[in-house]
Amino acid sequence: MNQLVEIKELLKTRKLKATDLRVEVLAIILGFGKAIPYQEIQNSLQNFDRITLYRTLNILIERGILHKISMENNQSFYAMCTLECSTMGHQHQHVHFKCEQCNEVSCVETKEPIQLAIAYHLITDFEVMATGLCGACRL
Amino acid sequence: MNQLVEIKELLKTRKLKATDLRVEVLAIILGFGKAIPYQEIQNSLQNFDRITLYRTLNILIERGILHKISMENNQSFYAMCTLECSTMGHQHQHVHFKCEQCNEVSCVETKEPIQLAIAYHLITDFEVMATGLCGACRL
DNA sequence: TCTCAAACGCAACGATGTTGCATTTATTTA
DNA sequence: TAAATAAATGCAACATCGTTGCGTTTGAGA
Ligand SMILES: [Mn+2]
Ligand SMILES: [Mn+2]
Ligand SMILES: [Zn+2]
Ligand SMILES: [Zn+2]
Repeated sequence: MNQLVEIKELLKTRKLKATDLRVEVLAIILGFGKAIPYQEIQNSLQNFDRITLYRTLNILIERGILHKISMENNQSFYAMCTLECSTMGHQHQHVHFKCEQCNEVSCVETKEPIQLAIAYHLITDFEVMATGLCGACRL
Repeated sequence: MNQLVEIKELLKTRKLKATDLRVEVLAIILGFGKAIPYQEIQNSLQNFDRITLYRTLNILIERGILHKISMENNQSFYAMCTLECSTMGHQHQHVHFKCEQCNEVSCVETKEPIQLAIAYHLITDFEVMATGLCGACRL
């Protein structure tokens, strides 16, 4: 089963029409592998409507297909969700890592689950953005 | 020693002129207590130039007086730095917490230092954004 | 008070977010 | 396969914020 069919099936399970832009965007993101900058998505599309792309990304996030990563400089990255995410919500355990050398952003697992406690506060969720050197750049 | 004098002294230690806007902005942020949304800064100023405010916030960050917090929706918050921060750089150990009830964002200390390790990666820095209920809203 | 680097204020441009609405289309159903 | 329709698109329109250049103003030390 090729990627195109897989993408269309994924959209169907989330009750979304398989429109051209949605399929294209998902193919681009899947092909990119790591987290993709918003700009990179735009650059990879030939003809597209900015507003439609905006709504496309939003609904893909809403349905648990993508998640968005906001960087410190307010740049946005997008990445595929894992199987645990669905229309009901997102369930991410991983952290986001930005390599200072190659500037790639990726979703990575930690060696140990992160323990986080704050006095008097009830923590329901948290996300971690780490920076440093990725495996390739560290060599 | 009143706040105004303190602000001017702080600016002096960082080799910055004590201009009206800088003093006003710092007074606003100090008065707000918790992390302040960018909009709130604008709303608290009567007459101001947008570009000057932009450069003001940037240089206050650059000199280790403020730090910026980028929220998931790309909204920016600003908060005072701690004493460890200087012109040489920022040294933050704390995490950022957003209360889902009152929507306040604040800098808080964790009960235990956070341990973070990722296979094959070298982590030089990381930041944590937690959500949940703050002490006041939890009661 | 004088001096001048620093900071300001404005123009100008660009990127992205967001909503409304008329038109088009993907998918279901007859 | 054609019809029906909810969903999605495309465009206008508006807003916020980021960013740079440049001539003018000003804070702070001499
Ligand atoms: Mn991720
Ligand atoms: Mn902080
Ligand atoms: Zn790298
Ligand atoms: Zn609260």
